[in-house]
Amino acid sequence: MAVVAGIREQARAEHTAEIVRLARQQLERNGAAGLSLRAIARDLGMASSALYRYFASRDELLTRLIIDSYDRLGAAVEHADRTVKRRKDFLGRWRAMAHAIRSWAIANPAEHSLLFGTPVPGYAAPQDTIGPASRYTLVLIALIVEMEAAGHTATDKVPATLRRDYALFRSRFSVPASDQMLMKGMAAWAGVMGAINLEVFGHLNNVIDTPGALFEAVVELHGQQLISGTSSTLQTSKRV
Amino acid sequence: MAVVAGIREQARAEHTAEIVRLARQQLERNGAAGLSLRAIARDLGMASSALYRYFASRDELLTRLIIDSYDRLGAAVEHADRTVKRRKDFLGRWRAMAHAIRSWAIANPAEHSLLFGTPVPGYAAPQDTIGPASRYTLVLIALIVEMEAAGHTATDKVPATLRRDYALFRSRFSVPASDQMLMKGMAAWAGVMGAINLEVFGHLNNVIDTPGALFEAVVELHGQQLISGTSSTLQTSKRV
DNA sequence: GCAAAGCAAGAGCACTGCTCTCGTATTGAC
DNA sequence: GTCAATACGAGAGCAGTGCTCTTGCTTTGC
Repeated sequence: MAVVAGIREQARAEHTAEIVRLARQQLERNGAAGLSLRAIARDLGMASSALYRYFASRDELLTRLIIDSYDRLGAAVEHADRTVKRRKDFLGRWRAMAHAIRSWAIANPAEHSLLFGTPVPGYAAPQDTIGPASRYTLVLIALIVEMEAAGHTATDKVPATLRRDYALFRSRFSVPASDQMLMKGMAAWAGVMGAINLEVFGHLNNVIDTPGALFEAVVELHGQQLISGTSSTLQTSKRV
Repeated sequence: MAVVAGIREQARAEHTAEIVRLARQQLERNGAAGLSLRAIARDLGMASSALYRYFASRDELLTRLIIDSYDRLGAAVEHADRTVKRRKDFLGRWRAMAHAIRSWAIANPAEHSLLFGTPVPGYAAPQDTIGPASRYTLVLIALIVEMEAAGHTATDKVPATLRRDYALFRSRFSVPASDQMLMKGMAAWAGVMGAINLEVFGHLNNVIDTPGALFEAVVELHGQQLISGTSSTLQTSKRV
């Protein structure tokens, strides 16, 4: 990559960025299914065939959007965690990151659906996505690890199959966390994602009208779960 | 509706059923996005335009598939619950219905995605779907109600907003359950759906390889949550 | 300076949902 | 039984999609 970009190189970068920007705009407006290369080309004042110089296929453009979205979500969750000044306030940090996930989903429903909804059929997530995809989960994992380092333990029984999976998980990602904490953490993850999906996908219509009410309860339940069985003095963070 | 169907009436019923059958086949093979009216017409040896005599639009056909799927899921969950002979074995019933939801999802991933994945953009669930959609949840609600009637209580603090929602919920559906039990029940619902979605949508790839392992843990966690704070003697059902 | 490579445009293919028309077959009323 | 009303299937056609190929032009790098 030259320090002084040639005309072509620079134009290419600008065009690519513009395509992604318009694609994201369409995504927000019409959802992933409504993303049309031809419409982007029209907005861009370009022939539709020219787009294929920048993205080999619609799927490749979608992959780019997915990666970007994972990245934004990850940044949002990281930011929320950093916001909590008292790093030992684990309950507060848990609340902060969980709410960050939901807030991002509510603010960007189409992106959320793209990441956590029905996978595009025939579309296998390429290798490039798994890095960004794990970013927001790393924040959760860090919390678990720090909690355990600070003396939080758990005594729950862990099924044999999960123990095998967790052994692999630990070595694969070098995560020094016990089976028990991993289990609680992932259950909390599942609960939060479940509550958000139910809400965003409309399954709470006519059931729970207050936005985020069920989510709130789920966060508190798992927050208590996470800090329970703990070594005394550590619970803090008043209820909101 | 005449007892003896006319030639036309009978043919219409048969054709409609055949269309739905082929549509479901396509749904299973290619997902909701890959459902093509023209392909169905080809399979049927019919002009594509003729299909519009039976379904006014692709969305209407999709709605039919959604309703059918909700109905099948509901039937599966009901059946699983009925399988548990000791009706006071609430933990066993909880496990049975939760596993029924997951098993159905694993066996019918396309249908599951249709129901619980990204809603089709611009597609508002018509009134006809909300009945069937609630069928599987009614089994869970019945469990909660019966548990409470049998003496299970909970003392968890329920946020004010949820209390309002639950008051409405109770009157809307005549469900005699306390805020506390409703909260625990819905948290369990969110956890189970979350774990299933994570698994079916591929978010556990390279994280937890054993199918259903995280789900299992989530079910047990919420099972314990549901029967905890209980009036003594009722816990039963050995761990699987 | 000039060949090589990058790029935009246009035409075209195969596909989609959906509409309209037109002839035919089945109704239900008389 | 006759006959108008209705339901139906087929075909053509519109507007849209992703994607490919060819054809010129412009920028690049030797």
